[in-house]
Amino acid sequence: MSAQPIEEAAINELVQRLRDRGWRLTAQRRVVAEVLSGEHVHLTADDVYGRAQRLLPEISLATVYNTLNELVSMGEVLEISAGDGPKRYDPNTAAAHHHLYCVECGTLRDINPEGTDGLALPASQQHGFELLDVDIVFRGRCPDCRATARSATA
Amino acid sequence: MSAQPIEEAAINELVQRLRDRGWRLTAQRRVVAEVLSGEHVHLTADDVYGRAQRLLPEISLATVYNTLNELVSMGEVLEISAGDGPKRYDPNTAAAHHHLYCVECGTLRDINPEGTDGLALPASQQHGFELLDVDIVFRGRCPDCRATARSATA
DNA sequence: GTATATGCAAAGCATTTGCATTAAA
DNA sequence: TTTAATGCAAATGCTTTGCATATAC
Repeated sequence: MSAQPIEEAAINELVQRLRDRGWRLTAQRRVVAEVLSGEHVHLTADDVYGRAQRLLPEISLATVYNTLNELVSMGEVLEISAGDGPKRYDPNTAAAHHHLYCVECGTLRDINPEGTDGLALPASQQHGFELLDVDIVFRGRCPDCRATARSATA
Repeated sequence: MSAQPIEEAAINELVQRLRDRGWRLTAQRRVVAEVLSGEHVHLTADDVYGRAQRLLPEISLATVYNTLNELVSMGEVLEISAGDGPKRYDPNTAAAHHHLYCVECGTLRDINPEGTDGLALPASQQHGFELLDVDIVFRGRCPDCRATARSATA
């Protein structure tokens, strides 16, 4: 079994980009970047902490938060706060996409922007705002939670 | 000057509806309902507390939170958590609408669903979810924050 | 009279911050 | 060597909760 060369390349690319912007490459930051890579990833800070600890036991939660905030303000990671519960971090900044959120368990899924890309705020409703982006969150109940509800009722 | 009869009628209607559902009408609950009525209202729990205190000085923040949560679970008030900061409470549940959010100061504005009502998630992307609703939040900077940024830079 | 809501203060959770120590450049 | 990142623990902000008292019904 070989390592995952594609993933690794993506991480190195990201790390290089950040390095070019004057980022100091520490073991902690590399590990956070590693954990947060891939598609359809929507981890909470605590999730990231847990996975990062497996790779680097001495990493601290504060550092995870600091690093996540840096990645967010550098535009490398998206911060999503849908409904209650902790924020989730989404590394998929390249492809515009929206989310499907389970109101029961908080799970998030990416969805393609199909059919939503024509969506724009009419000038008459901009109220003088400088528009930056649109968040579209479809809310519902995921298959797991539907199944649980069904068996609980039975 | 007379009182606002329209507002008052709306509150009484709401209160009656809740009473019918077995709600005990206390001074505190009435005051929260009063404070939260009207259009384009997006108060935080603390805002509600402040205004409620003016009408009923002995009300407590805990009661405000309890009452807000009850109103939300009864479907009389919408809970909006856009971005950082505290949740906001929106009594406008009758007319479907979306929001314009200032990423700088957290201000929210209602916008009509014009042009967004055709928005639906294609079946191919529902991933087995039972869909409940869609939240659309346009993010940007409000006129006030744009002005502040301009004068700070100048 | 009885069940339920209130107020208070304490606890909870997610997140941030201050500061001495450590490590990248 | 210098400057910045780390870890820890304490602090913060928002929200919830437990329990004795007060109140609507």
